[in-house]
Amino acid sequence: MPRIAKFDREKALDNAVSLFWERGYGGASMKQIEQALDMRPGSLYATFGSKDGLFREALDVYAGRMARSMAEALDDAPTTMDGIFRYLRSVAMQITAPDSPARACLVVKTLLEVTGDQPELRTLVNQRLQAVEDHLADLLAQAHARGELAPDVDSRRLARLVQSQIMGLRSLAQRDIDSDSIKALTEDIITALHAFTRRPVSH
Amino acid sequence: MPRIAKFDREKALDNAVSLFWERGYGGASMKQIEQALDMRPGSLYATFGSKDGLFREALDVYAGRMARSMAEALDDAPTTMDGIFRYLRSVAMQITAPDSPARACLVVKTLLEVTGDQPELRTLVNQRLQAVEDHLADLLAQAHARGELAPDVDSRRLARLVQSQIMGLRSLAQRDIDSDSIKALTEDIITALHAFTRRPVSH
DNA sequence: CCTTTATTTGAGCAATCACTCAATTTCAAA
DNA sequence: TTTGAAATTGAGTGATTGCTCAAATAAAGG
Repeated sequence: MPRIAKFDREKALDNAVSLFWERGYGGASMKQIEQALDMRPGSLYATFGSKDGLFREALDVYAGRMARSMAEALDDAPTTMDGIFRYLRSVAMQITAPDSPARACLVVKTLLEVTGDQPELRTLVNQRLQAVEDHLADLLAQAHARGELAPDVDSRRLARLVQSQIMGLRSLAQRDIDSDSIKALTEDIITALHAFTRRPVSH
Repeated sequence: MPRIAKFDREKALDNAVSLFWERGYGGASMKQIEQALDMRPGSLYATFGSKDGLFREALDVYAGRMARSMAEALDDAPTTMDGIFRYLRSVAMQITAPDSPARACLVVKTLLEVTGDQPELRTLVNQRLQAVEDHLADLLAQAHARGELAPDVDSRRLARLVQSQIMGLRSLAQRDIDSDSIKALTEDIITALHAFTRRPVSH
């Protein structure tokens, strides 16, 4: 009996991700959202509740993409550390693609944008970043157990270092800078991280 | 004959830096600016021209502080690389201070906030970051000439790596995270950067 | 004490903000 | 074809945005 929803929820969310990623939460107005999703305010609010609700769902989609991309890099890698380095290179590939809405990470953009008067959004972003840290810490603990890391390495500390590397890489990439420099930077980051991998024994 | 301006321009700008640093450019409304600077709109616009003009001056003040802080760290350091590491530790000290408006860098926050429809602001921020890169490249070229770096190091590439380290450190520090972890991260970054310093000769 | 002139004030501007809701449209079951 | 209910529309809500400007104020010279 009822009328069936005709619009494509997934596609709408993809467009929301692109817009928020490019312009940030506060920088994207409802007018622009209506245009990007090709939806009128009534439908928007019936579907997503509020701008905040839409942003949360968009953040979910974005985080899912990141997680999938990382899982892929780790899947076909000989060692865990190789997988992490492979992921860093895939990040460099993704952000230098010509149609990327932004080079910086949407989660980090949000982290730097939100203040004390949006406590729920702040908490949400912190949870997402904590989850990434936790996942990296697990991976690095595995790597440590397999002897891929120097014996005295703290996997949780190293996880935060790796996260800071990704943040730094993608934030610097937001500068007006050419792709070659970004790729060189990625290699330098990997070189730097080798300070924590097991070095070939000297004798 | 004329009435003398009574308000303190420097103090007003300091307050503007604090507000913009905490809330970002778009996140700080003129109402909040009026309150923070204790000035009425007429005086504000007579003095700074526009919100944009005020922000530019605030960014100048902020960049000046950063440059001074870096110069201090380099002044009383035995070598250039030691000076850079000393600066990283001083950054960690500053951002873990309890009254810092934000831990992330105002320039980076602005870099991630501004989009294509604020081209002048975007250009300004890029110029500031380019100037920092240039300064770092000079310092690292000095360090290279003094034999502090591995022979095959490209000082400009390394400058961008160092800049990305600062961005990453301060962005990660914006997370809900304790000061000890930030200090540990700083030490890990310094350890990682040692991959590019001249290593003690093996034999 | 006046006059002069720069400074400061704050009510209020048009535009935009996120959002609402009564009216309309659309589709599937009857 | 009729009917019922969900989906969609878009004009319009009050609040807030960055900003203006005529009027009030204050300080130094005459």
